[in-house]
Amino acid sequence: MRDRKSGYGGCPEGEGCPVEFTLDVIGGKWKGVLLYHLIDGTKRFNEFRKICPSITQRMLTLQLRELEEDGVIHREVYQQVPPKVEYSLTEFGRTLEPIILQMKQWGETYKKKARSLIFNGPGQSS
Amino acid sequence: MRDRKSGYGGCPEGEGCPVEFTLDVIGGKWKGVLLYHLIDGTKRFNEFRKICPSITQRMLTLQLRELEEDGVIHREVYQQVPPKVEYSLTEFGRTLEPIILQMKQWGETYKKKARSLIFNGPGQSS
DNA sequence: CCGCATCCGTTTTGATACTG
DNA sequence: CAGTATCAAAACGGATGCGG
Repeated sequence: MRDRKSGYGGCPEGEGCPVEFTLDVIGGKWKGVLLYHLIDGTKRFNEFRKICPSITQRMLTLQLRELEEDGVIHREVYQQVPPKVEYSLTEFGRTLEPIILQMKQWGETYKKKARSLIFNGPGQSS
Repeated sequence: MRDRKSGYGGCPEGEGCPVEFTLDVIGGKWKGVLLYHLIDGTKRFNEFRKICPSITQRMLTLQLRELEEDGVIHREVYQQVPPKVEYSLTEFGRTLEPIILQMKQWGETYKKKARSLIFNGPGQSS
């Protein structure tokens, strides 16, 4: 996933699945979620932990690093006695907003439906 | 990822990040790509392998199984002497098309830009 | 206290070979 | 053709410890 820059695996070179490229940026285990929460404003490290308690510090650090590496988020370090690091979307990162928001909308719409589908079945009436 | 049905990790229950839900469906390592290629028609197992050579049979099987389990694709098995299995989007799966297509469009738009950013740097005038 | 790196056990992914 | 089995590698989760 990190070696994206050294050739895409999925499709013949020169082509390269656009979807693969996009998923490499937002498809990481938590990246989409982190980006989603960055849409409505700057966040600190521990804020993410509060919002998404099941992310480990380790993964949070790694995912944020990768997002930073990809140029979609900015990492502002305040050299203070109580350390403070703020993460925000870059210009480039904002171009992902439509996708993230659409994913949010789809999730909202189909989470309930999916549950009823999964648990009750689509055409499972008697 | 598979135990999605038994509680979301990211957010407090009752809430549940919609984005997380969506990414659970399309965010798997190859799921988005597979779905993307299913948009323009039914595909057979080996067709996927040709389109995305770097997917191993193992992962292809696993990812397709999960997509099937999530109800977004349909697996049609033809009981023939040369086995034949066709994968296609379900009704539910088609609801993901807008997202996939938007990811495709974003990828197309920014793949080149990202490359120039990554390889040449933002302010590196030729 | 906040952010992050390291060690270790568990889970996921990859590579290869084999089967109906 | 469409998978399955097996083993090795990498990613991930949890706990701990360090620097500021």
